[in-house]
Amino acid sequence: MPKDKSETLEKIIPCAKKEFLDKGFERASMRKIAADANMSAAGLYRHFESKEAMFEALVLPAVKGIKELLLSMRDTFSELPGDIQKKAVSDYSNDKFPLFIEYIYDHLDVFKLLTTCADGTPYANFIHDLVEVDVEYNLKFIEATGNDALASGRCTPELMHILSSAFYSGIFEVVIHDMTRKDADDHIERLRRFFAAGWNALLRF
Amino acid sequence: MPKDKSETLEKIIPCAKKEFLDKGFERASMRKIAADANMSAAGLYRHFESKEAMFEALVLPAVKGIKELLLSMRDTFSELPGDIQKKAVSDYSNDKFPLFIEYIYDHLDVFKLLTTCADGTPYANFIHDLVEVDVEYNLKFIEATGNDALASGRCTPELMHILSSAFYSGIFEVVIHDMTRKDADDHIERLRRFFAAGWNALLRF
Amino acid sequence: MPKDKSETLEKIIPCAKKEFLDKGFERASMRKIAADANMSAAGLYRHFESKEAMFEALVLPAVKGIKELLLSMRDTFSELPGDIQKKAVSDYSNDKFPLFIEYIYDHLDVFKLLTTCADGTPYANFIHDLVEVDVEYNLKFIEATGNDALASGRCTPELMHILSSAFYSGIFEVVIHDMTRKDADDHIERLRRFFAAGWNALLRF
Amino acid sequence: MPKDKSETLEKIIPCAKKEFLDKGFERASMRKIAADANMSAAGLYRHFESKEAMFEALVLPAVKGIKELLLSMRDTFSELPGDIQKKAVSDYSNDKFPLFIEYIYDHLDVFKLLTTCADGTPYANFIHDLVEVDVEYNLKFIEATGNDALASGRCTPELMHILSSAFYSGIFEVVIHDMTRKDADDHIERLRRFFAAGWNALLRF
DNA sequence: GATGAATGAGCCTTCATTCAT
DNA sequence: TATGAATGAAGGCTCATTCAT
Repeated sequence: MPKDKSETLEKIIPCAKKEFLDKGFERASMRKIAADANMSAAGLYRHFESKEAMFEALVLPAVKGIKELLLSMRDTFSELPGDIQKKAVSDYSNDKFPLFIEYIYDHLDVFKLLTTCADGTPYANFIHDLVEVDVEYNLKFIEATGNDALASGRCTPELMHILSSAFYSGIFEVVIHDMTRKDADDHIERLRRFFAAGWNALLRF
Repeated sequence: MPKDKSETLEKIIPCAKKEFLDKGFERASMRKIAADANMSAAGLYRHFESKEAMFEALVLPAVKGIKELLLSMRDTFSELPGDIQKKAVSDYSNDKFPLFIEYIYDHLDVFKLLTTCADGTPYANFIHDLVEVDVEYNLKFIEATGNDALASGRCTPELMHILSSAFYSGIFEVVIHDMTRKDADDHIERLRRFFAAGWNALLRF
Repeated sequence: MPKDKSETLEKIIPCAKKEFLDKGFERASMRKIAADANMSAAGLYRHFESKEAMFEALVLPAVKGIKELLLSMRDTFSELPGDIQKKAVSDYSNDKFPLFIEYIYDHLDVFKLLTTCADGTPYANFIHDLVEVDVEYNLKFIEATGNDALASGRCTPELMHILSSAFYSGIFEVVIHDMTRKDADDHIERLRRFFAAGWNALLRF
Repeated sequence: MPKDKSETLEKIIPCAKKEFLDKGFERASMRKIAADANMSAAGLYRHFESKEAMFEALVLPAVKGIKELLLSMRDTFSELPGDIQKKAVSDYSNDKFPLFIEYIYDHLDVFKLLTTCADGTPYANFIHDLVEVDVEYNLKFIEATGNDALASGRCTPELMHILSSAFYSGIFEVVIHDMTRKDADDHIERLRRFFAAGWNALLRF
């Protein structure tokens, strides 16, 4: 009966994912997950403190991962001289952005969990967390480039929040709609170009 | 014991809204709603056939209303000559759009329900429904103006879906974040301009 | 709104019968009966004190009627001289018995109610009540004819109860199985002959 | 808290029987059964999938058992040569019949459940199921012995149904009235003799 | 490490009934 | 006479979780 803990864990995880994906967090059943994993519901609690903790375990690494990626992406960008940043934005170029997408596709099911099945968990607002990071860096960028959009009132932090929110919602549409990686790349590239045009107009480059 | 039905209804509705807003549809409790409204849970069922029906009653008029508004907005726009449509888009002008926002603000709590508390109901995908209408009309517009974006492959229906989805997510940010009406107008106006720039670039006006 | 009481009552009764027949007493719904009768559930209570009372109203006249019929049937028979009674039994003849069947068929739905839908009411044991009357008279008959079946121990009141119970169960089979009146007459006649043979053997005529 | 399953089960079963016996299936309350068994209502569901399943568990073995007994009883009888069958019937002798009664008395409470408390379950018609088996075999018997009762129209399958129904109703009277085993044997023996007389008359042996 | 049994809280809903109108 | 509103009680059942083994 006693088995290798991590082995059992590996049996649980896909079953948990499947159940959360199928029914969403609230309607997901611990019993069902256990049954799918050929074990008792009680056994689940050796591995996870609670249903919430189980969801979190599934999701947290990717949440952290994508945030770090976003942070590093924006950090390296931040450290460039202002005029190079400016140019890069105008050209909607960011070497690291494909990594971002790649990361999402490497954990596609997890991001689906985050985007469509997290209701009732603290991760229901996952996208907004990303947005906040994003906005923060966009503010830094505007400051670094000495752009007058904020000063002139053409732009505000709230607007930036809205724009970021719109952007990431667009990004995660590819997840929600199960696009192939190739299609996703394509669409996201175009989405970025689209937004670059918007930013160029707003920042008056 | 027996009271005026509509009076009771008016007591129930805010309590129901509050509970759904607090906990989301799934976790909301009929008992709690009843208790808040100083009545028995059974009494609720004189006014609504079920929990689902109650949510629907709260939400359906606004769903219909906003869809109709969107439809009429886009219909009247559709009927303009192609070149005027083109110009209007470039100028990000649409007389009726403020009505759209106004409608949202006239039913702010309902749209919050729809945006953040509808999980587990048929209204969970409310935004996507709007998006679908929007995309349909955007396709018509492209056809009507003879634009080559689709033909050239610069744009696809999927991309349009993503863009629309991004746009409406931006719009409903104002709902989620409880912006004042004035701020909302302002931000949405700018959001529209931002998107207009994107579209102009994509459609190469 | 105020109408003729008896008129309303006549509208209620068939609806009540139908509902009890469909679902049995327990599962029958006052609301449904009211709805079928185009009135409110509360209105029902002007006519009947309770669900039980309603069932009773439907059923009591026929219960009384059939009991009286049975009593009178057996009474007149009782009053005949012993040897004539004896002969009549041997010949399985009883002028009044067809009246019994006729009465049942004149209130067929009610007897169906009594036989198959009375669970949960005091009428669940309707047949046994008849049986008790029957046994009582059979005892009288044995005494009147000076038969030695009881004295000899060949027969006992309990056995007579069992036999009567068997007989009436057979009788009410025709009700349960919706036989036509003609078939019923036929079958019951034969059932009586069958039982007469049994009695003849038991009483050693 | 956790106990031996079968131990608990043995505590539940009499409580369930009692409750069903007291109130009938419909009015019986799972909560009450649980309370009587000193456990939570939820705990019941570890042992039975539903109220229906609980009733069935109580009743099914005996239903199967008695049917098998009836079948085997009639089968062995069926295989005898026609003339021996005929004689056996005339003498109302069947070695196995006492086993039938014994079986009933070994599961007396269960047969009470079946006879008087099964309304609302698929077992409400338990007696009629037995009757159908019985009739089937009686038809075989008539055919095997070349009797002319059916051919002459003196008897019909419907009549046989009624007679069987009457017979078994008589049999189960002993259950309903809690007769002692000894009394039951006695009465049923006499009931059989009574019916044998009837059959002899009907079949004109 | 894993289990099966058990729990307590809660779920939505339905019911017969009452009562002010 | 009849109603619509409201109720209290109860219904069966499911859930995440605990705990003795």
